[in-house]
Amino acid sequence: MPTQLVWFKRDLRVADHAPLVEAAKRGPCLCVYFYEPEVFATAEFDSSHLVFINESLVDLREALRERGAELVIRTGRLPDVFAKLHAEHPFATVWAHEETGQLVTYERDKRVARWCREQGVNSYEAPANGVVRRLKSRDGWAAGWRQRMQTPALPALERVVGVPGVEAGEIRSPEELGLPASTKHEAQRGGESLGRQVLHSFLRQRSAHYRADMASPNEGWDGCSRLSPHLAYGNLSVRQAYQATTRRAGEVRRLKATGGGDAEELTAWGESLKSFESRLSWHCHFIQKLEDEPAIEFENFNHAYDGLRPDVDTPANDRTPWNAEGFAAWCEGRTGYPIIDASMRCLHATGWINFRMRAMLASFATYHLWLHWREPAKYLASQFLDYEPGIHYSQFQMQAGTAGINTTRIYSPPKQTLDNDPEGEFIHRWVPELADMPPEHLGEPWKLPPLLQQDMGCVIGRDYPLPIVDHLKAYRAARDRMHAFKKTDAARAESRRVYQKHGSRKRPMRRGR
DNA sequence: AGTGCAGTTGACTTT
DNA sequence: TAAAGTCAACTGCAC
Repeated sequence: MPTQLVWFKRDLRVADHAPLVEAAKRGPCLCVYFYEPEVFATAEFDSSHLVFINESLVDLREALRERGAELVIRTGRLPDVFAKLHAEHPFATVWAHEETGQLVTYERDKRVARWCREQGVNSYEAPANGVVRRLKSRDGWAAGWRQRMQTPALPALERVVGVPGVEAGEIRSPEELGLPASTKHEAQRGGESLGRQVLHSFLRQRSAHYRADMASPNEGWDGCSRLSPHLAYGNLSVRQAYQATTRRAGEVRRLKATGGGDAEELTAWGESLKSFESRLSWHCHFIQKLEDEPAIEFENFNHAYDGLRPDVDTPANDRTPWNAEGFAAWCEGRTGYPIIDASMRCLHATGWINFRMRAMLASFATYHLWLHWREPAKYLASQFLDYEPGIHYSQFQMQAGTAGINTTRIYSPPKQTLDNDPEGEFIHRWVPELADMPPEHLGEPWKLPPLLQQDMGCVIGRDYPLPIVDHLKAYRAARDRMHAFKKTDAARAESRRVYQKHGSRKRPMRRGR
């Protein structure tokens, strides 16, 4: 039987892996992962991502070896490395998952497809999640998603026949690949086995108060699923997560029906699981936007918003210049707003922060600092261990208001402090300068008389920065600009088009007049 | 004891 | 997945 190539990308697992299953039916499998320098060279990439990938590769290699095959690792540009491998070990078909990624991987996939055509090598791509390739219309998308999620996940094969005499290739650290060492010393660790453990602990225990806990950077640490990096690198499929969630929801329902626990508690638990399930759907919903419109990596969804804000080397249409100092302060976590700086510094160390704080960071960069979303988005992509291109760019643009189909959401850092870190635990941990300041002052510490600041061990402007913008002034300016702009005919017309193409159909579409 | 008033709360609207 | 602004009702207190 002819050799089959299984190309592992962001699907680093053996369970629910259609390409592996299909390939294994047809012949010995050459299972390969490629380190791609052109991906490492993107602004979105960070060495912490590679560390997570490597941990996943260790696990994947072991899983494949247990089954009788090797995980082959190569480094280089595609399809060159493909060609070299093919020369040594000719393969008949390339089996992979569809990937909805940045332009760099989209172009690479097209080069590989062309190479396959030219070489007479077959290629086959399976859907990776609920995203539909070559989608014609958003109508009926949710039903299609559900159907795909309810198709039974594929169990891991017991045996995979490998190809003898292939040099395995080493798992290489960032340093060995000529990259800086990762500085995220408290990052989540990767791997299919760990991903399954995280899923299990979430569904069994941690999800009990998911809905109530997720907004807080404190409770969210354990109360959120923490599956995001595992989903981003495919240690788990969305389908596996979905099916485990609905199974667990069934158990919780039965437990409640049979009086097997506190009824109120079990009701809340059921609602939390439902809420998580809908987030799994949103996961694919947002990736679908990048799949349908790859340009949103670089350009506004809604082109009427072009030039509204200054970009790194292009002033805004109204000549507002790029705020380089503001951008640097935001990146480095020294804006003078403790909740903003704590969130950014938490990201620096761990690569994770809950959704609400992410939205707040994006809001601060694009509204308070009035920056085009592109540079902030690239920076946060590098800081998110769970960076998922489709979710990232869709969400960032939604938050920046450049899709023009959602209400403008400008977060107030002081209010978020009060609402989500009332005891100041989070800020005290990540902004140690303020460790001795009582929580009630952490929203706006500069308002405290200097003598009291001194008593509390932190003089604002000396030990911790003064706020780089005035919240209320910046809020009003941004709000008014957005609002005035939203009213223009060009913005409205474009919004209709964007909604038509990308809007969720949860609520019936508004009739255009 | 009722009145006036500053300050608070909450629903609703606007941006 | 927002928050400010507005307005009216309410509260507590002084006189």
